[in-house]
Amino acid sequence: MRSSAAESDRVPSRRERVRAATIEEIKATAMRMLREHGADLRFADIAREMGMTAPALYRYYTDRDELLSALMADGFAEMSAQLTAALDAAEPDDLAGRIRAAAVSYREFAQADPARFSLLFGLPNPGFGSHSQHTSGPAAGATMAALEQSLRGVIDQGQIAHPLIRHVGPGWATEAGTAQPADVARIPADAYQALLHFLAGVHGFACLEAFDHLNWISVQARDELFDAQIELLQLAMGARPPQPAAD
Amino acid sequence: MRSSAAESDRVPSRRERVRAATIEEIKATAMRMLREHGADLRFADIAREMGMTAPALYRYYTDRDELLSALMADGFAEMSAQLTAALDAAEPDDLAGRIRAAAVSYREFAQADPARFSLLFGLPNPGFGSHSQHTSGPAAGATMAALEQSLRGVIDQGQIAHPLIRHVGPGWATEAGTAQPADVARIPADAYQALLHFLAGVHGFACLEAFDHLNWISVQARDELFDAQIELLQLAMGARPPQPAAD
DNA sequence: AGCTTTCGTTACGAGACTTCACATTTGTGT
DNA sequence: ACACAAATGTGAAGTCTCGTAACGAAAGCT
Repeated sequence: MRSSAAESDRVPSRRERVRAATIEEIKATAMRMLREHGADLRFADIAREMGMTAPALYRYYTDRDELLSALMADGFAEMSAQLTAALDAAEPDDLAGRIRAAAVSYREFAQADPARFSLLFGLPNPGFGSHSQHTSGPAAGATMAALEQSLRGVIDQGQIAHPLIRHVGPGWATEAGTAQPADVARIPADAYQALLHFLAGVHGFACLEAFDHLNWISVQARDELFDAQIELLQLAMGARPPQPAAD
Repeated sequence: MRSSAAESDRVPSRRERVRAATIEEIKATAMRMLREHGADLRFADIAREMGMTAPALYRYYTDRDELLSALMADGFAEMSAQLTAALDAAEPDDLAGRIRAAAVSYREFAQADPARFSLLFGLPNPGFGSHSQHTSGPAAGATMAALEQSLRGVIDQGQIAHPLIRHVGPGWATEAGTAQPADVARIPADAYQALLHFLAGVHGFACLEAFDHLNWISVQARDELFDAQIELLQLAMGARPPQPAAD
């Protein structure tokens, strides 16, 4: 039975399992260090925290950058999963509700772990080539893909076809048709545009809040402000009828 | 004549001038290093680049964090100055135009120097207490103050009194009255809210773009998208009449 | 000139990264 | 059960950086 593993490595083969567990522990410890001690992740600290010596870590990651890459990949995966889960829990036909769910989930992800959020969406480190790999691929890609796939239902229904602002120039039409990240299946230009307005609005709020630039606003007021921000984005994406100017 | 300097240190006293020049050179070099080599600013590199030895820098900054603090302070000052200048060049009564000017200036600042932008608005470094000092004060403060002061004219005219979304809860009203950063003079709650929606929208776009998360969109399309983003924010702030749903 | 302050250098110790050789554990085949 | 091989961890070593300290040189002041 067990010998069937020799054929193709389907069965994780005990040794691989413990190795995988170690890798998980390394990543978890590294993330904790990242949260506590900031961006200057010390390889020696991770080892010490795990009751090991520093050189042992090189059996698992040849480079510090490689570890960071792994953390980024995990982060993007988890964020995208979280977004997808939040959207799956919402009504498929309720565009406004789905927008809210996505926005809330995005914000929560950033709030829950600013260090990881920064790792994913912060400044790409020059000389750290892996970032651009991730930004072009998993980063905005995974996020956009999660958003797009989760909103696909309403997109296909044409609910999102009329964003509030449609005065985009000629470059956008061709752009929307051609240069979308690979993960994002082709969607109508208007919906594509609306998605990006949404992303900008949510991302901006999430960044400001997670990086402590709104700390002078009370939690309650911040929540209310975010609610208003969501309504604004719902409006921008055409999920609500433009309300009459309440005067 | 010159002895009058002894009274109060009005005259910069040659020695102070050359010291100030050195400090400027240090900061300029540090920023260059920050741009080229990423966030891990090496003290030795700065010195070497300036034809000095590392310990000499400790005559000017007792700590690496102190140097970073100085860079942050400068960055905020320059950003706020840039915003103010852009807004001074716009028509005082043209709210939409002023919003556009502010947005464009904000975006340009981020684009022109992502490293500095990240320094100002990135993740606050734990164990680097100066950040919170700056974020509570100069950071969002300076930016908000520049925005607010520059928009004050139109605010006072009541042009900004009716943002698109006004469904904020009870916490906001009290918040807006009390907890504004010290730099921001008291403004109507609605205008305050509109300002923050604006900030979130522009900041989000600027972050995404500056940190390379929109690199899969062509420059032209990005410009057009940003134009649309501006229009959206103008709408959100009540600078345009809600256009009829163009169907 | 002579003194004081400032500036910069060399010398130094602590700590981190990374490589290397060596020991130890672990799983496997006989 | 024994032995072999691979994987894993350790200690030592070299290079790097930070930050301190002691020392020398230059500039300005009286």
